[in-house]
Amino acid sequence: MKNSELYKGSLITIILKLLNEHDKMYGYEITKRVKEITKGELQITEGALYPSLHKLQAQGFLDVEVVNIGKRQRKYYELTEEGTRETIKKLAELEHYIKTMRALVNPKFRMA
Amino acid sequence: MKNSELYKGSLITIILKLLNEHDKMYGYEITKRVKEITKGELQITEGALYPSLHKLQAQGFLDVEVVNIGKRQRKYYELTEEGTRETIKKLAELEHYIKTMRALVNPKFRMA
DNA sequence: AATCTATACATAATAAATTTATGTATTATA
DNA sequence: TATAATACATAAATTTATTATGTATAGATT
Repeated sequence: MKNSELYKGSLITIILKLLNEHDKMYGYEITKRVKEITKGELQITEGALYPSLHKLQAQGFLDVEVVNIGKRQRKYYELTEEGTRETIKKLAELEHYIKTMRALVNPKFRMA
Repeated sequence: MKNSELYKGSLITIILKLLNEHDKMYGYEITKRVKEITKGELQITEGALYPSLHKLQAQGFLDVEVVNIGKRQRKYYELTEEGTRETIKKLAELEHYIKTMRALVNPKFRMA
């Protein structure tokens, strides 16, 4: 928590990239992984995560596999081919966003 | 137009930084300047800009001076002292955001 | 002269993303 | 046996921005 508003709009990119790296992950795992990688800086809330996963699935970017761990269930998400293409697109957008913001914020930095 | 969702949450930072650099600007000027600096990449809409300026003013970060140009009016905005402190804070948040996103997106990059 | 574009402000309705709150249930730990 | 962690989920409220609309002046084009 205490995430700056800048993270708004970044969640989809984060989810896609993690799935691109790890092949298969379940929701709760994603929140833990993000917290760990960012040293606690970024906490993904469940209220944001689950709807996003459902949306990505509905868009055809993710496939789901439900696995039972004892009596509890996990939903493993995995990128589809289209999801991989979307990931690449989102990562390019992130790089572009950073470049644009640098141009705006650092006067010495000019857009190509 | 066609701004990626990543820009959501960045508008306040952009406005503050431009005012920090230029001392005094009016709304329409800000939209033009942003479009110019980003080579047309980022178009700030009036529906987003004006409410944001009003909010920053209400928060005590901006002072306004109304100037008549012929029969038309301009509202020049200027950072208050508190606004300058807020700008510094927002710029630090941006740097931190970029670092965090790099850590998430580039596995070779680790958080300090 | 008439029309279009740019300048300059503004707000209202809608949409989208996220936070906060709440709910259910299992499993591990103190 | 109580608490924390795991694991899913949704609903209400909030925030931010988009799209649409409105008013009006000034400059440029036909």
